[in-house]
Amino acid sequence: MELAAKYNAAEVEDRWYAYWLDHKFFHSEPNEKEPYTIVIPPPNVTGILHMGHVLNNTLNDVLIRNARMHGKNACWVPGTDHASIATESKVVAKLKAMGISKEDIGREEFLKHAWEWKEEHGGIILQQLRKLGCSCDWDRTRFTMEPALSEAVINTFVHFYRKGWIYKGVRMVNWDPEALTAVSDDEVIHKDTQSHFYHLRYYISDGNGNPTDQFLVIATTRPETIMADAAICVNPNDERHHWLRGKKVLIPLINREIPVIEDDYVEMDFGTGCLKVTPAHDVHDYEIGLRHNLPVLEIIDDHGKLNENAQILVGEDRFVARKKIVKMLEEAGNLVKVEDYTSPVGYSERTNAVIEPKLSAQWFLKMDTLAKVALETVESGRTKFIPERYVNTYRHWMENAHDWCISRQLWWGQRIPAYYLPNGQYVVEATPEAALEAARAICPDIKAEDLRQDEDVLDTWFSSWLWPISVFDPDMPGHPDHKPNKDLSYYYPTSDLVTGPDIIFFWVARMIMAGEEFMGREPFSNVYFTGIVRDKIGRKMSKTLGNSPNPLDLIETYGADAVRIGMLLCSSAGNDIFYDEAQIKQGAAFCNKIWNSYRLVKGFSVDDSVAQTPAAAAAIRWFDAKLSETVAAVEDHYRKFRISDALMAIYKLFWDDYCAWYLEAIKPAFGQPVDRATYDATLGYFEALLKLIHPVMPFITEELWQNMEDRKDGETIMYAAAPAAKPYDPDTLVNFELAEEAVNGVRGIRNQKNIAPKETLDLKIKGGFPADVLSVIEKMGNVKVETVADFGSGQGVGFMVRTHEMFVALNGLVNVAEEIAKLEKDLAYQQKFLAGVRGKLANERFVANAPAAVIENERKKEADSLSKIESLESQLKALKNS
RNA sequence: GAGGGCUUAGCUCAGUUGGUUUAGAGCGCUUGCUUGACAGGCAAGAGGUCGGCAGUUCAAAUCUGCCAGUCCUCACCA
Repeated sequence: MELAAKYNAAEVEDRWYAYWLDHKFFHSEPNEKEPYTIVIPPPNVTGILHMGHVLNNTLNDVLIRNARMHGKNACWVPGTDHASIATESKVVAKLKAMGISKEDIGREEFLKHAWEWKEEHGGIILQQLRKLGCSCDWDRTRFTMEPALSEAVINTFVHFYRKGWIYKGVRMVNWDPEALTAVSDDEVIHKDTQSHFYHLRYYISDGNGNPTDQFLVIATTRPETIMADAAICVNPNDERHHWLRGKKVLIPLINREIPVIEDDYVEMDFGTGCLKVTPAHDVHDYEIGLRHNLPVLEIIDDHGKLNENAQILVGEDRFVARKKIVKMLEEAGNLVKVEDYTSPVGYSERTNAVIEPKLSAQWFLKMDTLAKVALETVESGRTKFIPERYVNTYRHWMENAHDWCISRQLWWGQRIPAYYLPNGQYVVEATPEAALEAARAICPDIKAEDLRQDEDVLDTWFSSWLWPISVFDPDMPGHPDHKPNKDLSYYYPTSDLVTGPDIIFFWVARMIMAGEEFMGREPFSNVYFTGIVRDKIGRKMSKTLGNSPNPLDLIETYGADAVRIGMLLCSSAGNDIFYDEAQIKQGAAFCNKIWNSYRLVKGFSVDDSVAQTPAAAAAIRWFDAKLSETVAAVEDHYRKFRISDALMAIYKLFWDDYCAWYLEAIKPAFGQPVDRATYDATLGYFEALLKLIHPVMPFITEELWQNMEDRKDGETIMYAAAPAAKPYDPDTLVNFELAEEAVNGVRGIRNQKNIAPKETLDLKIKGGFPADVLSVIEKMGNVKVETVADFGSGQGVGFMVRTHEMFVALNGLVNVAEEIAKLEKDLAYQQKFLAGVRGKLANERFVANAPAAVIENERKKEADSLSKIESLESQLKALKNS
């Protein structure tokens, strides 16, 4: 087959992906081999591929393909997450555009729309992953809301409820009075907002609900909430306010009596040091209320209007009420002063409405035991974090874990299996049938229609924390007494998890908890945290900035291999990635390099009667060792998850060592054939290199590997054994490096003196240089080498390769004054260096304390330096005499 | 405000428990090459007092303290 001068990725990639799929190469079933398992961090079902996914999934694929080639039974389980908030808001937006609100159509109808949306847009991202070359076991694709996994979630809820770890509690949520829903903390944007600080006078009560002459002053930004006050709070250490102990005060305008309490929460030097405590409408006040057993009185309704409890201004919007009440307070003589004040106020990300803290009943899962166990998993090293520093973050969170609020006021998700009886009692059961039975134990004549299921659904993470278990055996999480099925016993615990540090608590920590709870052991051995993909100048990729490229466009332009390598080139673990298209271009250039080196090798004509040249023999000896050295290094990098280092080692082995040195050294003269032994070795190395590169660049390597020989249908590089490191003689490497340095020296001189590479030069080398690489120097440097005892008196330029002296004869081309100046500069440097080394050696304390090896090294430096100085001096002498 | 991370060449980063580091790589940059695989290429070269100050040590990019800059997580102050 004729090979084009340029590699055409687009033409190649779809073909091989289809081939891999046809032969089910990605599919894994339990067998006698060692498993290597990864579960995908499930992307949102309606999401589309962005650069973060590209990075994450490329890393996953590299690990999976590498494991596969190392003889493991590799299984990468793909799937998607139902992402309740994100998906529901998309569906709500779609319906809104059609003039429909979800309340109008009701839960059942809404869910129909949501499933339609999921069928239409769901899984696009999984298709996109195929373009990237991901070798996921598509037969195992899962969705967190598919029936079996939903059942697992419900069973899990029942499991923890029976254990007494799930309870119903009241919590302050972020209420959006426009959208009429609670929103998560992440969806609240705090903005500094201009407002006022109102100083209000509260009179001390005489004990009968009548004001005395005494008063205190509080400062508030929300005067419209005074009717919900439950106490006035001061700091116990604040002597200014000790006289208030045991007193009661009267709320202005409505004259309700409330106590004065003391709590450390109050800052003495902020405001007046007196805080009005409004448990129903402020998070901190709610907590103070809990500590002091204060009553909770709500005066603001779901729409942000004052209700009956307020007694005054009933029905007014909270902001209108604020204006009006200020006036009323002023008229009543309770307003002391008004200050301008800027404070952070929470706004809803979606409606931009000011968030109203609101109490509501939520379901919680106790974290104490789960967190303790999960912390131990990581501290003991059964699960390792890469980079390790994330253990600190993890520990800090686990030691301060709050109970997990698992209910969400949404419809898209697993509905909480709590069923309320008409009398307000409730039962928790996996199915409505079981619930009815349980309810009858309480109320014998109750009917199914009397039971009302909880309206809320479960937090999405309450399903994704089961992912490493439920994808293999959905029955397992709800029934921890059951024996794991064949898949789960084989694939669990999974090997590595690749994810972003932003979900270390949401997801990673909770998977560890669930793993320990249901399987009694960690869900994965290693967690590799990637960084965040940013643009060239460090901004996060975002739709609004428009700085995020579409990965599919990049794949189309440069090829998936180029995109993969481009992302890996700049990604060390845990560091943010500064994405630059130039790196992908570099990846494309690498593809082209591989392609063209193959064209060269394939273009050789082979002649069995031709003898191998000494240079080719030397190059083969060297490359054999070099390959082993690099394979060992690459394996070490992989073991330590230094993926970009592994890639760079391979990149340099291919480009610098194989192409720039090896191929040039064995390349026959123009028009000449190559001998059989050299040709076979060269193709063998090429194949080894393809295998080494394959995990990173699956497509081009398959294309060339298939082209190398007439492969049978069903053969693939995917399952070829990775090259193994063999023992080698380090001297082989050192000797070739000496030759390289000698050639570099000659090339440097050519450059300086403007001598064409074609012009053959004479190179004199003083004795002791390894003889087996001289032929390489001759070929690569285009020189005639002569080993001599003395350079004699000819004109030329000398240089040193480590401790070996070399001399290029150059008649008539040497500028004596220039050479002398250069040599003198070198000499001065060497003398200074020598003085440094000798200073160290003359230091008694150094000689007394340093290890012998270090001292030995300093002596070697001294000797090397001395020999260089000697050489420089003799060259100078020769030049000056010429 | 609390905690954590980072700071090494123009850019992005290595530097593996202080001594073969006389600090490296890739990209970029400069110079020279229509060298018959590749100009998406070849060759050579310049470029860093390892953020600052102080300390520990015979020895510090590496350990300690303080300072500066930067980023992240959490909390956001009535």
